[in-house]
Amino acid sequence: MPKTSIVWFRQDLRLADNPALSAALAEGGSIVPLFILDDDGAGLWRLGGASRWWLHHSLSVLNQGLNELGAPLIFRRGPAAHVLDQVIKETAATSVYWNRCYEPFAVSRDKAIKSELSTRGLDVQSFNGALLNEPWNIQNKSGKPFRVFTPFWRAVTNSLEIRNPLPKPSRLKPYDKPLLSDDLNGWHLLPTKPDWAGGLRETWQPGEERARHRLFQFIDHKIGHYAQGRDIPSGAYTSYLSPHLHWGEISPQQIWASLDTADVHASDSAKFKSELGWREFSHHLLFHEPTIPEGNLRREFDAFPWVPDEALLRAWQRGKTGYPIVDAGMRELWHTGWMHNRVRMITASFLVKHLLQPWQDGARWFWDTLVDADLANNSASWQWVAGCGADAAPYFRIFNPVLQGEKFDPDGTYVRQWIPELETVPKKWVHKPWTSPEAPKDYPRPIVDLAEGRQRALAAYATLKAANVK
DNA sequence: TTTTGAGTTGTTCGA
DNA sequence: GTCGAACAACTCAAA
Repeated sequence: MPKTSIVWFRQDLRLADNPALSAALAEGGSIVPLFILDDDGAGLWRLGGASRWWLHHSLSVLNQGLNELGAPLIFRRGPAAHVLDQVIKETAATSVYWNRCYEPFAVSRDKAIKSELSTRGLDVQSFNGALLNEPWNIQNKSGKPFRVFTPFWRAVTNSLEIRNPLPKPSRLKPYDKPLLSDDLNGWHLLPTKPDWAGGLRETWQPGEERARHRLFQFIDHKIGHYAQGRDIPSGAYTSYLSPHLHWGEISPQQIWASLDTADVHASDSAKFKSELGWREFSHHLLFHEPTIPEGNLRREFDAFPWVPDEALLRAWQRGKTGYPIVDAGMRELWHTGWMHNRVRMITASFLVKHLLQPWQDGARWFWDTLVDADLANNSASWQWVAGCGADAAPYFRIFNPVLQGEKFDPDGTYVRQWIPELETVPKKWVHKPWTSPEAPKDYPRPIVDLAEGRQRALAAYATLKAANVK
């Protein structure tokens, strides 16, 4: 009886350095590559609009690559346990392999599936395909998960053994009978009415090959300026790898290995590696504190006096706050599905501190609009900005959007790129256009006074302090 | 065991 | 214009 292995693809949409795929290949039998759209299982955190767009294209590229290797991707939809069960029956598969995910719902779902299928005698194995370090592998000297980045990253890098990236298979033995597969287009992952994805198409090409291309572009032309250049909002020195990393079109091991063999300054390479470290840290936090997508990691923030306001939230979402660096970022996000890291911090700080909106509202908006929406990174970062997270920004760190704009976008290039209303405003006023003698009429006036907003935020944080003294 | 110092990304104020 | 201090509380690890 010939062996058949199912390789369940999830957030590892690549052929090279794919441990589950390589393990199945080593079995020597037929391979059934499977993707399951299990959209209801994620609950609140079902795929956002931009993520769905990315997923469609990434799957299409992956399927093309698998076809070239001889084994097309099988598309199915429904609860993962049920679908797997069906495919096992149809193919008489004896093994199921996948690379691990770390979202709480995925962890519990996968655990249940693994235990159920193992009981039935199948060979079920999961692999590390997404992280440099598994979250359960590291703890501080009191035996607890780290809560501070620097000691965490020091401990990880000291103990790290990074696997050499695995090769892309040259051929896969397909299952010998045809299998039912959904039509990817029938999943309607792409927006139609209206088709808002034009800006995404201009900006991104999902898929493994493009991810590697981005990596080498970054290493050849950008990383030499990374330490300072990473703060420039136009993105000239950023890697643009985040969505590729989220969907596993490239692995951190592949990035690490490329950095180590490239001719780059150790300081630049270390700086970029530490950004991978923050990604690791976020996953570490989410794994050990699975409630962080919804609840404050520091529980004393449960008493924080947010003032939810639909109109303010909406102005922020649409890039109409009257503060150019904030609005440019929010419009860049809306148009391209991505926002520069520094601008993410500025816009998030503005929403949470100047506007006193709950960080969860911001996190949900980012979740829906980012092509790199990632539950670990998104949750941990919003909590970091709000001050309720691990190793959080101090309460008094309130970004002033005018100063931040003048510091990191001194010529106004970035804000003019996204806010046509500011095209003719001279550099002197471009980050505070309301002070200009010829303030543009079609650009909104500030929705909050910066000094007042700052004082209100400080007062709100002071109530927490007072409440916790008791 | 206890103490001490350091810790991604800032702003304002007063000298 | 520049500079240092002040703006908490907590985690972690080294001393």
